Amino acid sequence: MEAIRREALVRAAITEVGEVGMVEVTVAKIAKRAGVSPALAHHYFGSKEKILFAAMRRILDEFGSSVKARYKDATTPRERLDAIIEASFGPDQFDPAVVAAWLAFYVQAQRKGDASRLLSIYEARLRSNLVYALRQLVPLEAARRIATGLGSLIDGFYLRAALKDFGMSRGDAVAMTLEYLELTLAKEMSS
Amino acid sequence: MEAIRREALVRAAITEVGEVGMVEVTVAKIAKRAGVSPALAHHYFGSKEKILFAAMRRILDEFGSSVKARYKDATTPRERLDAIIEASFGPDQFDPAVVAAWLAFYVQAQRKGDASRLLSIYEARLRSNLVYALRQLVPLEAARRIATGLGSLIDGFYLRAALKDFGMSRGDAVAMTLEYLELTLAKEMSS
DNA sequence: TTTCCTTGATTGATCGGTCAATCAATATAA
DNA sequence: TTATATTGATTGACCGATCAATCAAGGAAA
Repeated sequence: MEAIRREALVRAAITEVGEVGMVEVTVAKIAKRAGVSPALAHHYFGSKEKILFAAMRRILDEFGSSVKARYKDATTPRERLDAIIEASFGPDQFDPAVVAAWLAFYVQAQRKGDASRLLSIYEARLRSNLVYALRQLVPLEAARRIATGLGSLIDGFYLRAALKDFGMSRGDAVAMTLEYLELTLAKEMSS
Repeated sequence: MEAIRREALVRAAITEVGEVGMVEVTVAKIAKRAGVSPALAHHYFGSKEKILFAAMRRILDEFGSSVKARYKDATTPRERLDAIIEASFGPDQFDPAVVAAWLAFYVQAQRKGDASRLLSIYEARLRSNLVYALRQLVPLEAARRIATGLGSLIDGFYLRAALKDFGMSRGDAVAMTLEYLELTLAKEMSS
């Protein structure tokens, strides 16, 4: 029962943050969406902060799993890069509510110690994967630069997805990111 | 006197939002930073929401002015593109507190009617400038695509700047954005 | 005096968090 | 089987704190 309630509360927290934002999210709203009383939310998580932290970790974990799943079939460096990019814009990650929540947590992570640390770990892992794959195609220096560009571009697309002010599909985002990868790779490999 | 107080309060709001974030910013904190009482803040702005809205407009206005100033000397399409990119990463815009506040407002603008509208106007204007300049170099279709990519890349750099988790300077950001511009332009012009 | 500024004090509302009490289900003992 | 005990799940009521917003009164300048 505890597992069910925790799951429901975490899911509700993600949806609620995505819908009303970090500023106006309350324990009462989360609990109501999860179909329980606010007191129960405190009973299982101890504090509002911990509920939100669990929600953030859930989002990062699911993204991590998504990357890992696609990584399985990848053998060449290029396939690994494609896997990461496609995972970044996977249907699960690109769900509006998830993107909105992700961005809210991202911003929140500027200050809070735990959230900041958690985010850093995942970011470092992602960047490490990118650099590792790129490293086999171009010099380390270039690999790092391209990884930064790729990461920023992906974040930028996410930001615009969160703002909803774009007529862009997941496919477009993937295509443009891949184009960036190809162009920068070609430039580095020809020089 | 009113002008002085409004200016001080708007400045204080930007700094405060950049420092403690949108969640924990209070009228009392803003007023204290501006050196006045909370009541005076309400006296001049009417509500907390309006103070924050004025702060957001200030940031957008200053960015707009920055672009406009650099636009003066630009004659060729390429110069216009450079002007926009350089303005985006101008010292004023890249100040950590300003970036943090900008991001906070950006996220906030997902929901609030007024803020959302204000942001849309500025974004449309910026995009229009980009497309207009690009249009003279490549077909409209390509111009729109490149504008989207450029905008997203710039936003992505901003996001990372706000998160501080980057060892990147303004110069690097400008260089990488210009590189993206050149690569995509070259691709479109050669096809 | 009159007109703005400016503030301290206050209010009403909201929210996070706590706690005692209830309920449901299961285990235990007679 | 039946009665009792135990445990975990769940909640409504409540508290303390915070905050936006209001208001009446003080103070300076013209």
